[in-house]
Amino acid sequence: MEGSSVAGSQDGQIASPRRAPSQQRSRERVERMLAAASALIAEQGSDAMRMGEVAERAGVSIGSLYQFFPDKRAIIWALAERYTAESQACIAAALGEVSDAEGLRRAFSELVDIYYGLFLAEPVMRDIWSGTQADKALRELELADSRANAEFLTAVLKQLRPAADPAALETTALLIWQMGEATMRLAISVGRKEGDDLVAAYKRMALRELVGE
Amino acid sequence: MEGSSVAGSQDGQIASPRRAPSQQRSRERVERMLAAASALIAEQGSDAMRMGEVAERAGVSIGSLYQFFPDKRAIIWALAERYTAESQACIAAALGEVSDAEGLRRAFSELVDIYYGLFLAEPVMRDIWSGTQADKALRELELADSRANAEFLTAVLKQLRPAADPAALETTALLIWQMGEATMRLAISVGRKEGDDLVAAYKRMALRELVGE
DNA sequence: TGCAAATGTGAGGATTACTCATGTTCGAAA
DNA sequence: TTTCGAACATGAGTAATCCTCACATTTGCA
Repeated sequence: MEGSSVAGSQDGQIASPRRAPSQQRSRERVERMLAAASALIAEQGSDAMRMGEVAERAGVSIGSLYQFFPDKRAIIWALAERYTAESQACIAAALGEVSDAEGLRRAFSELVDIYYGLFLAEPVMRDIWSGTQADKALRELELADSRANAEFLTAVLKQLRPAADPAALETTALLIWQMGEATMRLAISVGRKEGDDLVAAYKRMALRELVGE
Repeated sequence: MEGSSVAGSQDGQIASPRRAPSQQRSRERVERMLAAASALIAEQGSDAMRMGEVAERAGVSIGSLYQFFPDKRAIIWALAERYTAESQACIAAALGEVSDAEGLRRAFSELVDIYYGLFLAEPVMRDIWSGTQADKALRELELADSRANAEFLTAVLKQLRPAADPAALETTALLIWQMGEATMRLAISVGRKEGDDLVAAYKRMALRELVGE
């Protein structure tokens, strides 16, 4: 953890750290910069976070900010790294000692709850992983589309299972749809070969849920 | 489809259309603007797409561009709308006449393939729904994290199912993990109540896959 | 033909990420 | 203690880019 939080990105690539704080003084200042950025993200989202405002709130000059973080993404990523480390530890703890199916069931169930709790409790984490970063308005429209698309599925499910709770069917349909989109996004970023496998696996899982075993 | 593609967003809200093209001349120009934007997004991604370049390539002035699209997001969204309409139609066609479980199985399976094909074939669609828009470098780091997190799950699965194909287990673990993150992102945007239901439904589905029925 | 509305223009305003020339402080070697 | 290079700090200025607006032109129509 020694000044390793200055990794940044540039032009689609990860840039080397501009400078690692080696003196006590600068370490404290970098801490203040991160705290300021964190607060601003929590208040307004990372998109609306202005570098000048971060510097001002941290009580440093804009130049100092760029001395340690090569660009805006770097400071956001440095924050993300902290949460990542935190959640990695939590995953390792939950799944580390599983040895049978029942243990997995318990551990996984607990893990999801904890993770969900983290998402709900940490506005910064929420923002970084899913917030304004990707355009709030567009996200809402995407959600509306997903709902519209899922409705076709809902209709079919309601027809096939008239006895089931309609609200539950809607939830299932939306979830399956959203998972499908997530799978395809993932499939694209991992490349064709592995992507095809992922889509096939998704199809299996979704069908199991939709039409039973 | 009559000049309905000028909806845009501003400051987190959907803005009313600036102006709908009513004359033949302007309809053609708007068409050219959209084509130029589409080409640029396909070449460089929507992030790198510059409004000035769109105008230049469409052979219109920057002012004309802003006459019909209130801001940059509006033109991106107008393009997204086209693909949305296209895929909606395709969903309706696939799921419209399903009446039994076997029909659903076939229709859903086919639908996933078509949708996946659309994603693969349309660079613009790919970009808009998952491309540079959300920061390529960050996405790759997220993917690396997801893989790292999924590894814990993979390890457990390999232990519980020593006979299974390791590569398939890795795929399953990555998929389940990614779906979990997608579910939580979704859960956050739909609000607490429905979000809880979605997470619970995800847990059920994931566990079914992980530890069987 | 005349005129109001629709359309078209592009220089320039406004914002904001980021740079750089210059000054200051620190740590340690002499 | 002095000295000196490296680390640290500064903030006015640069560059890039979204978007506006005052004004010119074209179109449809009474």
